[in-house]
Amino acid sequence: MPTPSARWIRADFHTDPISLARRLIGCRLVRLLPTGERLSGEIVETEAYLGVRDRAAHSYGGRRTERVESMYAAPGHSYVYFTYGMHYCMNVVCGDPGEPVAVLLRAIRPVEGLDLMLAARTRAHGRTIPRDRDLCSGPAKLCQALRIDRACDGLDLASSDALAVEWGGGPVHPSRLRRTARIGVAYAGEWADKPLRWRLRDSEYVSRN
DNA sequence: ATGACGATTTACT
DNA sequence: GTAAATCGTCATA
Repeated sequence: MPTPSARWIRADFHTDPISLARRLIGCRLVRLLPTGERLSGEIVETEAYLGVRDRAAHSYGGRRTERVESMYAAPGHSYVYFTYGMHYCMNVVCGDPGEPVAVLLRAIRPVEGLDLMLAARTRAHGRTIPRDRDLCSGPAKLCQALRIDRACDGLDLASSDALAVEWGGGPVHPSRLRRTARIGVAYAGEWADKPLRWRLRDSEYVSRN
């Protein structure tokens, strides 16, 4: 396995979403701000979205609108969407080129730039965030903390100046992972219960349970 | 043009 | 535990 600081290249993203969801746990999500500041965290929770057959996926049934266009980009691109009128969430596109499958990043353990993350989260909703574990423990929280919005949609994680994935300490041993159903997809019928969410078993930095 | 709905978070009973 | 916040997106007309 490459050294911890090594950046993922295109080929590393060229895999199915289930494999990628597992492989990303323990790796590092890196955000470089326009000011040059570096923010990062260890990925501790992910969800796989299986594309046209997955009723919970935005690309279900082959839907291809302006919003989800990035899901059809080559593996390694970002798919950042806006939801609930106020939140952004970030995915890592994978699969074969043009196949609209992706992995949602649901939580990270803050590693670099905690002060800036706290400032960004506090600014986003008035009240201050008392604990480090509340900084990035959710898909929209981590986007807030890392200042990820629609301007970060469609970036190539293998070459972007703004977003990258590094190897960090992961991938972790399967015994350190817990697999559960995905969160917030009750509308997806039988797909709502499929175990497509992974989290670091003993991490305090996951979104819930 | 319009109405319904979120891959969420937070506060409050 | 329940509910509000808040608006881009999408399907329907």
